[in-house]
Amino acid sequence: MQLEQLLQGLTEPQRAAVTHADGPLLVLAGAGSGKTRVITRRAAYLAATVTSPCHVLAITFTNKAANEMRQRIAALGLQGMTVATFHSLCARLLRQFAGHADLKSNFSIYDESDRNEIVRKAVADCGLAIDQWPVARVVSAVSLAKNHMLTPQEYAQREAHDFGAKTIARIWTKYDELMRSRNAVDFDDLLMIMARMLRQKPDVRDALEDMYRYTLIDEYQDTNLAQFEIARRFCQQRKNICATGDPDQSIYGWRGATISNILEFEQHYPNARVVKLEQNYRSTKRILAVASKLISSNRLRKDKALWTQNDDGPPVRVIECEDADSEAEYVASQIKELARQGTPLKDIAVFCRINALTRVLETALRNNGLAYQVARGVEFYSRKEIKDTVSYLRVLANPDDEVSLVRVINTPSRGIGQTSIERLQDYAQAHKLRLIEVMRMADRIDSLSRSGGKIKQFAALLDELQTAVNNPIYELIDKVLKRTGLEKEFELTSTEDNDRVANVGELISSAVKFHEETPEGTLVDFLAQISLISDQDAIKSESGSVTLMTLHAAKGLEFPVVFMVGLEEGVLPHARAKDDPTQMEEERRLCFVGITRAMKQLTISRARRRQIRGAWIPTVRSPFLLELPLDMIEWQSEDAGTFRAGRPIFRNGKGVDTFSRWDAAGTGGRQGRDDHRSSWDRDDDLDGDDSMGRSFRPPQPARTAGRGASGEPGKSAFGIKVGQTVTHARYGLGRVATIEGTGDDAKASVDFNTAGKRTFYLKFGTIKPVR
DNA sequence: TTTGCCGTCCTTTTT
DNA sequence: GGACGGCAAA
Repeated sequence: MQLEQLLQGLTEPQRAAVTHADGPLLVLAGAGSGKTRVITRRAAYLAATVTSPCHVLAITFTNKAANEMRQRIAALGLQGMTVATFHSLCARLLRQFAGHADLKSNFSIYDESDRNEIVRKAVADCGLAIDQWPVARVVSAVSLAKNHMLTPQEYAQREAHDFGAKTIARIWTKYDELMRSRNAVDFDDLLMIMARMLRQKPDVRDALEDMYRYTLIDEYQDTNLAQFEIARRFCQQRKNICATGDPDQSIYGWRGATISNILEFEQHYPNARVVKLEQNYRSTKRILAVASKLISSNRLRKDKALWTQNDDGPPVRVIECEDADSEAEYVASQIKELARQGTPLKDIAVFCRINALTRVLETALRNNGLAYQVARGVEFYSRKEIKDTVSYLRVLANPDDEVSLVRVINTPSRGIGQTSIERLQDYAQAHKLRLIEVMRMADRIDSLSRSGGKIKQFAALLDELQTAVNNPIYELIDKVLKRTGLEKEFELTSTEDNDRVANVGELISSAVKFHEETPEGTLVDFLAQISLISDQDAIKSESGSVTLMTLHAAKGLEFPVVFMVGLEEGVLPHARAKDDPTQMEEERRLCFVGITRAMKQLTISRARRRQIRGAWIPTVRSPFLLELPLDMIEWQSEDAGTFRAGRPIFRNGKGVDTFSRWDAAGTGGRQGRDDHRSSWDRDDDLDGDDSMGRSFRPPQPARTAGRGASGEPGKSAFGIKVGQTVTHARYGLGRVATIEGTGDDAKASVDFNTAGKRTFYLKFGTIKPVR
C-alpha cells in the first residue's frame, strides 16, 4: 500500500493527526471537518508504518460506523484490525475472559424489557412495593451509578444523604444476584465489568495492552466514566491513545457521558498533542453560520471557529406551521417537489427530538407516496414475534437465561400457566436446581400434577433443539419455528399491517447475512450482535427513501437536504431540561448537531399547535429559534394553508411571539425567489400570539362556500376547477372555493367540512379531485 | 388457564 | 393516545 495515498489531499492539521505516532493525541474535530477520514487514515497509517493491523484498536460509536471503517481499511489492503463499539468490544472480551469476571462465556445480554423484568422481581424479592420503588427510578439510579463504576455499597455511602439510596443499593444487590444466576448482563454491566476487570486483573490488562498497542476512540465527548477507564487501562503503559470528538456535540450526558473526559484530556494525559480541525467541508456558509451562532449561546464550551470555503448556499428556512399535521404535510410536499426536481430521496432526512413525532411525518410521507425509512433498529427486535423466536435461541445458547425460558415456556400456548411456572421456580429455588433441570423432571413433582407431563415434554423439545445448536443459525431458527409451533402461530396471527411471517423472515435473512459475513460466528455471537444493534444500524444507505430519525440517531451522519421539525418549547428543548441550565445546553448542542448534519439545504420548522396525549395544545416557539442569525434565514409562516414570508417579531423574548410580513428594510441579504409573495396582499393579521396558550384561536369554520369575491367561476389549474369536490389526505372532503394565480403559482382555497378553509399550491398535488 | 377488558401510568434521547 | 399491568369472567 502506498503511504502517499494515505496522506493525499489532507490539510496540514489533518496530516498532523494522521501521522502522529506515539503518545496521547487529542483531535478536536468540529462538525463536518473530515474527522472520519482522518481517523480511518490514521488507523491505516499506524497499521502500515509503526505497527501491524492486529495491534490497532479503533472504537466507534455505532456498529454502522465500525462497519464502514472496517470496510475502508480492508479496501486499503489491511486485514485484522479490531474495529468495534465499546459495547461490542466488551462483550467479545468478556466472553474471552469470562472466568476472570465471574461469568460464563455464553452469557445473555439483557435488553431494557428483560432488565425491567428482573428489576421488578428484585423489588419484590426485597419485600418492597413496586409502586413505591418504580422500575424507572431504580433503573436510572442504578444505571447512572454503574456508569460511574460504583458498587452498591459505594453508592449507598456516597448518596447517604438520599433517603432512598440504601434501599436502591439493596434492590441493586438483589438485581445483580438475579442477573448472575441467569448468566446475564445488561448494557451497563458490559462496560462496568470490563472496566473493573482491567483494574483488578493486571495480567488480563497486560495481555490486552500488548494486543492493542494503539487505541483510537471516536466520539470521545460521549464517553462515560467506565468507558474512560477502559480506554485508560488499554494504554496505561504506552499512552498510545488517540481521542477524537467535539465537545459541542456531546449529547449523551443523560446516560452518564461526562463531557469533562474530552475537556480535561490534557490533564488526564500530560504531554498530549492537540490537533484542532476547524475547517468544515460539509455545509454551506449559511448553514454553518446558523449553527455557530446558535452554539455560541452555550456558556460551558471551548470557543471554536468553524469556517468553510463552501458556497453561501440558499438561506436556511424557518417555517412556522399552524399545527403538527400541516407541518408534516409541508415537509412532505417540499420533499415531493425536491424529488420532482431530481433530488434522490436518500439524500433527504427529517430529524425530530422525540420518536413520537415520527408518526405524523410517516403518515404525511405515505400519503404523498414518498418512500421513507425510520432509523429504529431496536424496534424490530422488540416485536413480539421476534422476541419470541429470539428467546428460544437464547435459551438454547444459555440455559440459565430464565427470563427467556419463562417467556417461551408457554409460547405458543401449551397449557402451562402462571401458577405452574411459579411452582417450578419455587421448587428450583428450594432445591437449588436450575429451572431447566426441574422442568426435565416435572412429571415427578407432586405440586405440578396436571401440567407436569406437559412441562417435561417441553423440556424434551428444548433438548431436541439443543442438538441443532451448532448448525448454521438460519437452519436453527427454521427448526425452532417448525418444531415449537411458532411458525403456525405466526401464520394464523399475521395481519395485513403486521405480517409476522414476513418479520420472522427478516430475522432469518439477518441470520443468513451473519453466516455469510462471519462463517465461524456462533449462536452466542449472533445473539450478542442483535442485542447490541443501534438505531443507526437500521439505516440502509442504498435504499431510495427519505430517512426519518431522532437527533440522537443523526449523530455522525450527513445529508444534502435536512428538515428539522418540532422547534418548540418542551420538545426541543425538551420539557425535562427546562429548569436546568446544564441540560438546556445539551439540548442546544442537540439542535447544533441537527443543523450541522445538513450539507446544502436546511429547513427548520415548528407547529403552533401539537397533539399531546390526544389533545391539541398550543405551543410556544423554541427559544433556540430566537438565537439564530436573522440575516441568514428566510422565515415563513402558514396562514390557512398558505405560507408567506415575513420576519418574526420578538418582544421581551418570551411572552409575545408574533410575525410580520417582510418590509423593504427586512429583505436585505435574502436570496432566491419567493414563491409566496402573492399572498402578502392579504390583510388579515397573522395570529401568532399563541404563547402560553392565552389567545389561542381554534381553526376557523368555513367562511364562505362557493364563489368567493375573488374567485373566477370556471377557472381551473392542474386539473382542479372552482366548485369541484376534492379530497385531502388529512382534512377529507372539501370544495374548491377559489383558484388564484397561474402556472406553478396557482393555488386553490378549499372549504373543508371539518377543518374550515385552507389554501394549497396546486403544483404539490396535495388535493385530489373526486370523480 | 386463557382471554379480554379496564384502569392507570406515563411520556426524551439509546448502547 | 398508547402501553402495560392487573383483574375478572369464561
